Amino acid sequence: MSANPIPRISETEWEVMRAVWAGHPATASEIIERLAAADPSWHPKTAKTLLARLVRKAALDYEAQGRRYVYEPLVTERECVAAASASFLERVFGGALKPMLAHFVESRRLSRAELAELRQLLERETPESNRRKS
Amino acid sequence: MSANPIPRISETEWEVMRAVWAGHPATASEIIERLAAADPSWHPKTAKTLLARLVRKAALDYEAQGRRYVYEPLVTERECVAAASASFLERVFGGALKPMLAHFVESRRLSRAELAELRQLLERETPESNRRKS
DNA sequence: CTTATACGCTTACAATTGTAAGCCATGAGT
DNA sequence: ACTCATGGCTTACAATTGTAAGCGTATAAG
Repeated sequence: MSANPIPRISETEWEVMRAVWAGHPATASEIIERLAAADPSWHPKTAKTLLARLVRKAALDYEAQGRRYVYEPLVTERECVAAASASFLERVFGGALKPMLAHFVESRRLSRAELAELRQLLERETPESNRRKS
Repeated sequence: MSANPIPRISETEWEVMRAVWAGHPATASEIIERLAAADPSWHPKTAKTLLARLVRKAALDYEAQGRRYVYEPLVTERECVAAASASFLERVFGGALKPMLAHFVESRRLSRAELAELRQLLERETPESNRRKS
């Protein structure tokens, strides 16, 4: 599955993919329910069209069970997150990680617990950084 | 300028905007040079079309000096970065800041200096966090 | 003066994207 | 059996997007 090239996924298609990743295999109606739960303006026809397009893009696959399709991702959320993140970083911050992180940290008031966890994360990174030097 | 709604800026348009923000006012040929310096596959015609579209979108404005147009952004980089960042966070991480930050920190080996600066940034955030509690 | 270059506008085209109806077949309920 | 609901495919349309040529005009260079 990791050998698949990551297809380009549009913003609305992301919503559909996230609904599938939230639990799969999943039928169209299950996916539509999840989408509608998050945003009631979703129309089932639209969702089905996007599902079909994502299949054509090789982001999803399905197995027909009777006349019901059961969808399954062909690309992991992790892979797509990585691709989208890299693209976003390059496009909006010219690839500069530090200003991007600073932007997010400053733009939102993080709770003390969140800050503590991030600090922990940064601490965890330091030994690796050292290891690379040796 | 902050009263302007932030137009939707496509990925390629972002490149053009970044070239303008890099120094403005700027003529089309200056912008084209900057774009080509970053990526030689840019075609001047394409750049000019995108400039015209960004003008129509109210992201840019221009002043004609002779037959040369001198472009100026109508929206700040900061505003557009904020809008794109919020949209990205919502789309790819469902609005969850912590996993997003974790993703970026883990996906790239930050230097010790970078880590230290981020830690500093987090320290800087703590007093505000406390202030909110009182 | 002639030719080449530069300038922006108009035009064009294909692909992508978001939206959703129409159609036919199947399944469920009465 | 009939009717209605459900399922996915096909079709449709408009807007957006990336790409760039064509055109007329002005300016610069030889």
